[in-house]
Amino acid sequence: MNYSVSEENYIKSIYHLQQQTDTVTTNSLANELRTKPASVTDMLKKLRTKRLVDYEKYRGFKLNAAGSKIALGIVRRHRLWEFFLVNKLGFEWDKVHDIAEELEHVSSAELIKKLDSFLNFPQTDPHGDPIPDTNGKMAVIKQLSLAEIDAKKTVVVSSVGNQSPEMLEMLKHYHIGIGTSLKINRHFAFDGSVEIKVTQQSACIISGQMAKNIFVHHG
Amino acid sequence: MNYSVSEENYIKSIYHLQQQTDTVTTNSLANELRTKPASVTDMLKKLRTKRLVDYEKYRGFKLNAAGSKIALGIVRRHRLWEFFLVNKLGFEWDKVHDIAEELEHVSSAELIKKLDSFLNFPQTDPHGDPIPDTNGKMAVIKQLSLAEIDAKKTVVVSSVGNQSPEMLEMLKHYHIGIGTSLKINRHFAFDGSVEIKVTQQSACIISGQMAKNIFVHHG
DNA sequence: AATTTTTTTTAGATTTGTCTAAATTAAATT
DNA sequence: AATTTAATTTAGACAAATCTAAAAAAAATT
Ligand SMILES: [Mn+2]
Ligand SMILES: [Mn+2]
Ligand SMILES: [Mn+2]
Ligand SMILES: [Mn+2]
Repeated sequence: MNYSVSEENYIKSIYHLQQQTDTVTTNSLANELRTKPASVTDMLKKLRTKRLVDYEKYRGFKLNAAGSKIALGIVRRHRLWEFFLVNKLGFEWDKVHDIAEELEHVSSAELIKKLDSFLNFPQTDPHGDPIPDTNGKMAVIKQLSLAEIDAKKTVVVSSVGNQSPEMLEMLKHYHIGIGTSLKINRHFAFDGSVEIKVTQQSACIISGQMAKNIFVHHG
Repeated sequence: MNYSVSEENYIKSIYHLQQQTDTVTTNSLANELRTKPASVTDMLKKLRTKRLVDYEKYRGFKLNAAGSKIALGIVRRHRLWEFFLVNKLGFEWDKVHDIAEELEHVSSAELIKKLDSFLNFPQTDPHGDPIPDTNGKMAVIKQLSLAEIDAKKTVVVSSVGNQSPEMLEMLKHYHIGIGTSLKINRHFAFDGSVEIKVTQQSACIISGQMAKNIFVHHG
């Protein structure tokens, strides 16, 4: 079956919201998609008719197995295009989301197959998020944020939680990207700020909010 | 201003039909877009309101300067994507049209600029058609078909007129592509068939219809 | 010039996706 | 437990893009 751009955007947003809370609410989805709750209710009835979501009125909703499979296909296309935009076209990683938001809806399976091969089968996108394979299988990467790791440890940035342009702009300002190696000097109890030392840069302090959104693995 | 996918498809089709006949008819556009004449009339009123076409009812229509500029932008995107699909992703040249038909509507100017640069500023697409530049300027290539060229001459294929999958499939069968060098043995008066000899292949005969759609320059 | 055929437009309906305002249900507070 | 507040759904409207069938205009034929 083939889905409209609008349906695909809803499906993908439900998928992302489910990562945080198992069942999704009408308001949160409306907020995510910058639309109105009434529109969400309308679309959910349609997605239910197409057997992609479990939904009972007033009870919230979630993707079923079929819906999740569709969602992972869209996520796969989105992340492959993001990789292409950064690693082939030379975009900065904070400029690619909106373009990938359009490209992900181009519906040729052959295109994605050949793109994947052209890109040499990348495992993660420019934000460190894993790329699902053709069958919708995706590596689950254990995520530890800078806020949770003990002082004095040296770690490597593997992904970022908040991917708003504002956050990505800030990371760029600090010269922090995926693969950046840094040492945690200390945590401040007052507001959760963290002092870090990036290799070949002087130590600096990032806010608790930033620390919670920078995920790392041991380097 | 920003145009819908549907508006863009209409604009581009009007542009292409204008290459053959200066003013375009409702039926021909409906046929080109595989839609109904009534739908064409509706859309034309909209395009007129947006000041992209000259149109008076029952009088046919054509793009004005503003409309032509939009059209050339779409043609540019289409042909750049076709080049990408063939030369980077490894698609066959008869498989790329429908995919480019979708990709051409992705609306980031920065994307097309970087794609152009990534592809090394190609001048023609995989079918030999010229790619308009950023300002909508396009090289006019003098087109002579195999049907019009004298026997015994050796020529190089530069583009193809009819780009239906059927035609492209046939060219592939004859091992003829853009850049193929061939010698014209003789023209048959009865039905316009042409005997040709492609380098390193035995001589063969192509129909008059094919001959008229294979454009060449002197090699 | 009158008639027939073809082309084009209009009228009215349909589908998709959206909205506002009102009604309903659920959750939180007193 | 009653009341207030918040979340969700329904009702009804609207814009975009399409369609069918009927009407109107233009072109071709007799
Ligand atoms: Mn999208
Ligand atoms: Mn990403
Ligand atoms: Mn198109
Ligand atoms: Mn082409």
